Amino acid sequence: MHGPQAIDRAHHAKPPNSELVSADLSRAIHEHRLAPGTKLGEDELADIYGVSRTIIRTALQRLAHGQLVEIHRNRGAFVAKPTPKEALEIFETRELLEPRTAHSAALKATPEDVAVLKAHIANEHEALDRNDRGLALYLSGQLHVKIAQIAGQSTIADIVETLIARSSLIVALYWKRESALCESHAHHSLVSAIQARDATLAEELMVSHLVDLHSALDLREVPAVATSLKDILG
Amino acid sequence: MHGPQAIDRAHHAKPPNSELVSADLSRAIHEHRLAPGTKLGEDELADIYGVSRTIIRTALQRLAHGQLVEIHRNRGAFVAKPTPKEALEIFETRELLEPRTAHSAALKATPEDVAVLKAHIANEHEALDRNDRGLALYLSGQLHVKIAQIAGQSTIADIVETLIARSSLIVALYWKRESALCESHAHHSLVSAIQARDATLAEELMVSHLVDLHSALDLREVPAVATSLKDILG
DNA sequence: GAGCACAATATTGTATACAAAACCTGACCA
DNA sequence: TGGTCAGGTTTTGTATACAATATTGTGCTC
Repeated sequence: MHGPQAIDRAHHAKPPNSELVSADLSRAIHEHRLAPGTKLGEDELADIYGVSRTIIRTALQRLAHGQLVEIHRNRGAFVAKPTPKEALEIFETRELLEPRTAHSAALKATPEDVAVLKAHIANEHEALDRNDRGLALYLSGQLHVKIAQIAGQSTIADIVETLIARSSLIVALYWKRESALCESHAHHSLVSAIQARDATLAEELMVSHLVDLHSALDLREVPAVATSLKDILG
Repeated sequence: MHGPQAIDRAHHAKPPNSELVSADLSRAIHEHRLAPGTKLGEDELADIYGVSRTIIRTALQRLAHGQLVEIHRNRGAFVAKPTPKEALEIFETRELLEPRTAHSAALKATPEDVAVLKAHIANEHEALDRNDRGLALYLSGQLHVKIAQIAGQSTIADIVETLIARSSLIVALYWKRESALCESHAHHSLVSAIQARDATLAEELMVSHLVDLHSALDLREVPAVATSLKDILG
C-alpha cells in the first residue's frame, strides 16, 4: 500500500498525467522507497500507473532534469547515484544559499508562515513516532524548501528544492549516523529564531545545521545498491 | 541563414535529436533571434527541423524546465517572458553565487583556463566588430558560465548557466542602455584578475560587474513583444 | 453594427505501431 | 573451462494515428 501506484488506483480517479507521475516518483525517492541505482523501466512504470509510455517518458525526463534520475541513451532511466564529489558540491551550494535565505525568511515571516513551519515540525515528529522514517525525512527536507519560499525568493526556492531532493539521495548513500533526532532539535530552534524575527540567529543556526548534516556523511565509499521495482510496487 | 534550421539542413546530416533541437532553440533565444513571448508551435518546428513532434516536444519540455520556455496546457509553448520580479530575483541570485565563484576560479584557474577565457573575449570583440550583437551577447554570457566551470563547482556552474540564459531574456525585455562596451571592459579586467590569481579582486570585480548590469535594467514596465516565426526562420 | 451561440478548424495531449539499439542466452571452439 | 559470436528477446527511440481541448470564423439575433 506504499507503492507509487497508490495515488490513484484505489479511487478510480482519472488517469494520472506526467506531473502526477513524476511527483509520485519524486516522493518515493525522497522517502527512500526507491533506492539510488534502481532501474526505472518504461513499460513497468506504464503498467503500474495505467498510462502509456509517453507519459512515463515525460515524467522521467522531468526527473532527469532535476537530476533525481539519470537517463542513459538506449539504456534507460535509473534513480541517480550522486558521487562523493557531487554530494560535497551539493552541500557546499546549500551552505552558500540557505543561510542567507534563512536570514531573509526571519525578516519576512508572517505569523501564518510560522504556523506552517510549526505544523511541518509537528508532522515530522508524528512520523518519527510512527517510525515512518521515510516520511520524516521528506518532511524535514520540505521544511527547508518552505523557509526558502517564505524568504520570497522563488528562484532560490526552486534551486533549494532540487538541492534538497538530491540531498535525500545523498543521505540514502552516505549517511553514517543512526539517529535522526538531531535534526528535529535543529529545526525547532531554527523556527523559533524565525518566529522571534532574529535573522542573525536564524542564519547562524542554519549554518550549523547544514554543517551538522554535512559532517554526518561518510563520503569515502560508493555503495552498490540495486533493488527491483517489483518489491516496492508489488 | 540565421534560423534554427541552419544546423543541419545544409549538410544533409542525420536527423537532429531533441538535444540538438533544444540547444539550437536555446541559442536562438540567447542571441535574441527569438523574442520573449514568441509562440513555438510544434508542427511548425517539426517541419523546420525535419523531425516528428515527439522530438520537438521533448526539446520544448527541456527548455521549459530551464524556464527559457513556458508551456501552457493545451495552449502551447512560448518563449518565456520573465516578469520584473523574476528579473530582480535572478540578478539577486547571480549576485549571491557568482562573486564567490569568481573567487574560487581565480584560485584554481590554470594557464589553459585563462587562455580559454581570453579566447572568449576575443571572439566577443570580433562579433561586436562584425556588428553581430546576438552572438556577442551569447559569448559574454558564456564567459560567466566558463568562470563557474573553472571554479570546479559543476553544480553551481549548472545553476549559473540557467541564470545566464534567463538573463538573456531579461536583457531582451528590460535593457535600457544602448552601449554594450561596458561589458567588454568589465570582462577584460575580470579575466586579468583571474590570471593574476587575485581572488579578492576577481570577486570584487564580479560584484561590480553584476551591479552594473543590474542597474542597466529598467524593470518598471513590461513590454509586449511578439514576433512571427516566419520572419526569423524564413 | 455589436454581441453571442455554435460550427469549423487548428493545435496540443495521449496511445500505439514500428524501427533501432542493447542485452541476454546458448552453442561452439580453442 | 573460458571466451566469443550469433540469434533471439527485451527495451528504448521515433513516427504516426487518434482523441481532447482551445481557437477562429460565421451567421444569427437584437
